[in-house]
Amino acid sequence: MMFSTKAEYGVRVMVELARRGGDQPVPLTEIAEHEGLPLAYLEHLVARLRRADLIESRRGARGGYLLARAAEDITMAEVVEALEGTIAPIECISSSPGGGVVCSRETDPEHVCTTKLLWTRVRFAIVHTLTETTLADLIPANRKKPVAA
Amino acid sequence: MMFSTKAEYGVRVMVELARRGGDQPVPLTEIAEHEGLPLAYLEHLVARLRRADLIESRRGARGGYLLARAAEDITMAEVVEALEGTIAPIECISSSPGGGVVCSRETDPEHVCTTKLLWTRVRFAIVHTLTETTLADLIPANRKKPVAA
DNA sequence: TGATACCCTACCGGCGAGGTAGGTATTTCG
DNA sequence: CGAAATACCTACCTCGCCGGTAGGGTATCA
Repeated sequence: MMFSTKAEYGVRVMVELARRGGDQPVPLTEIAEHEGLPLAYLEHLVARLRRADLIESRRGARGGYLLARAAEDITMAEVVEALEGTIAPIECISSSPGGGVVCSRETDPEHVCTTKLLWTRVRFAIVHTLTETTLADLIPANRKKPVAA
Repeated sequence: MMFSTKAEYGVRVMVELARRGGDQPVPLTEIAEHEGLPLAYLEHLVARLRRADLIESRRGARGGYLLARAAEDITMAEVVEALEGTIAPIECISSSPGGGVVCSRETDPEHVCTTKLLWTRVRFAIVHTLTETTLADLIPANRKKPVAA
């Protein structure tokens, strides 16, 4: 197993918000009930999504959450990263500030980490697919906004 | 984080066995020392690798482990799966006996799981790269068996 | 026969995932 | 103006499993 339920639940919330995509905020209670997930736990997840500027919130009665952007402009890489933290297949592999890939085991410059190539490839594959998939790709066609003709 | 150190350490062991690729068994103590990893823990991991028929063992003095096949014929998908178990990005997604992808949340046939598409893509990306990469791809060129000329 | 190594089972501590609880702040509605 | 509805925050709890240890077999070689 790889991603926790944070990613699973959080993605569900995002999809649900996209499905109802309007200017009316959707209260979290509705989503929790619809998906059969514990409300109190979802609150933690939406907090992460909000801090990442993926959703907006309206407090008070008739309040709730809305997408911060159009579903087409939200990549699943953003969503998953907001929920799970940095995407890395194993602990020692992460992206450096410079954009490259660093391996924490590679302290000795002379001793190149032989397994780095593998985990780099895996990481790229995951990030690539997550980036190529937008939130709009996940909402059922029958609910999709008809795009001209 | 996604894979545990089981995959990390296990892959290192496999690479080390491939590097020394010969008919002389390599004792685990040497690998543990070379990689700076706890021997007792590695024993658990190699047990998994052996049960998956990826390595062979010679007991007794001058014993150790050898690759069961040529490094070119061992895919990293086999290795990782032996170490970590079934590869699934999240709990509800796994491969069915028929080869397809099943989602455990999809009990109601009328209610299609909207997030299934995403996790299916991610899973495919991971399995694909792991399958395309062989153990031979990870051994440094300078240690590689010179292939004619 | 002793040293070397694989092999098996059992155990354990820490940590994070998954979830609960309770309170506070803010907005709408009657 | 209340009261209901909702977001928001902090603290806490429980349980499984990861990473690792311990200790004893059993096979093989010198």
